[in-house]
Amino acid sequence: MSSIIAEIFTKLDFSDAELVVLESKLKRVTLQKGEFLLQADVHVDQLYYVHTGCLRSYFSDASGKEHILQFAVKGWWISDYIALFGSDSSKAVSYIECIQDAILYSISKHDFDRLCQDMPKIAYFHIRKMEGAFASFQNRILENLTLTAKERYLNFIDAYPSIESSVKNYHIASYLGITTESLSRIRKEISSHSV
Amino acid sequence: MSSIIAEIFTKLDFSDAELVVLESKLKRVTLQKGEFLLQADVHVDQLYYVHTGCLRSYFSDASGKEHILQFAVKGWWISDYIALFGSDSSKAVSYIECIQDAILYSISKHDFDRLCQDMPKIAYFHIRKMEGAFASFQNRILENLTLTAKERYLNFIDAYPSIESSVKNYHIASYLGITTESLSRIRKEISSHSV
DNA sequence: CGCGACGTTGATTTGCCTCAACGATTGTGG
DNA sequence: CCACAATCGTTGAGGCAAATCAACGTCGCG
Repeated sequence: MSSIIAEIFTKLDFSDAELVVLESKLKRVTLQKGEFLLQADVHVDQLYYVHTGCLRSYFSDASGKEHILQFAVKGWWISDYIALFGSDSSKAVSYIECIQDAILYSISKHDFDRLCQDMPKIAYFHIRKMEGAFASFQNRILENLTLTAKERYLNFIDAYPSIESSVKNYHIASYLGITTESLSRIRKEISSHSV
Repeated sequence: MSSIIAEIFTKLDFSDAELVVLESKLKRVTLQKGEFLLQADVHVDQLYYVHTGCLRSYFSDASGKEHILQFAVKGWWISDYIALFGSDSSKAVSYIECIQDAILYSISKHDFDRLCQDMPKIAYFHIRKMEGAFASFQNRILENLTLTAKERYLNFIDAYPSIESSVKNYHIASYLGITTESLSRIRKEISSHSV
């Protein structure tokens, strides 16, 4: 199993003793398409690393409409970060659904915090990851504020071609904050231009 | 000056030797209303802690319209995180303007990284801060996806009363991603309801 | 084959924008 | 201390992007 440690903590070297500790904290989780990793209102205390497959996290608003926060494919971490990192509560506000059969590795927030304290390497690794994600989030907010739906779609298929090809259009629409009908019209417009 | 260390790194205790190191890395910066801390395309390598005053970071789009990413008041950190934490470049994509006379303390990203490596307390502190900010950003994305302009405005004045009272309405509009005219109409509607 | 899931298309509505004009408030120089 | 300009907020008219509502193709699969 230590090969998965090498995959998750890319470029970090560990002693045998450290590997034992790390492996003891990680749990393998398999999910099939359609299964849920998390539902709104449940207690959240785990982080999940995606080894294979694809998941989506989404929020269901007052009128029942779904809004996708994040897709996760190989190499990504996913959880309900508002519950896990926020100060208000640890109840999930979102759902996480498997949209392609997946193998995940989970670790509890509590264990992860301990690893960060006991192994500086892990702390720096986490800081790097968080900083990168931070920049990405700023970017997404910026795009939501400045770009039209069409531009956001073009950016999306450019930035995440691997996701675009593996999820349904209505999921992409939901991620972009538009309806499937609007996305359909945008796609039509784009294809007619490029002929 | 060590009182400012206590303010910035809330609840952390340091030895005298550590205080000397920390103080040597922090630079005091004073800004007057209207002055810029950062402009697009300049090289970014500093983080800024806000001791007093108020600043805004904004992005200027192709048509010259401004979009506010963040306000910062006492206790907040501000910088161009896309440039500082992103992988693409270290050139600023945004502007940071002082909108109320301010006293800041700056530290370079490079020095801060060293502090994180040399002093686990700082690393841990940074992780906590990042995680909290992470949750906030998810929340903002969620609000942008799910709420109407009116709801976002109500949330804003609820979540940031201290900011609401110290910035101009057109700044709030820009933060919410709407025009000043729209905000004006929303305010009108709200006040007529509450009479 | 027939059903359900998915995507597309059309008609209409709506929330917010744009452009334009006009009060209210604040600051500054005579 | 007033006059004036600049800044800021409000209001109105018209327009547009995307939502809503509804119907219809198309594809895969039991």
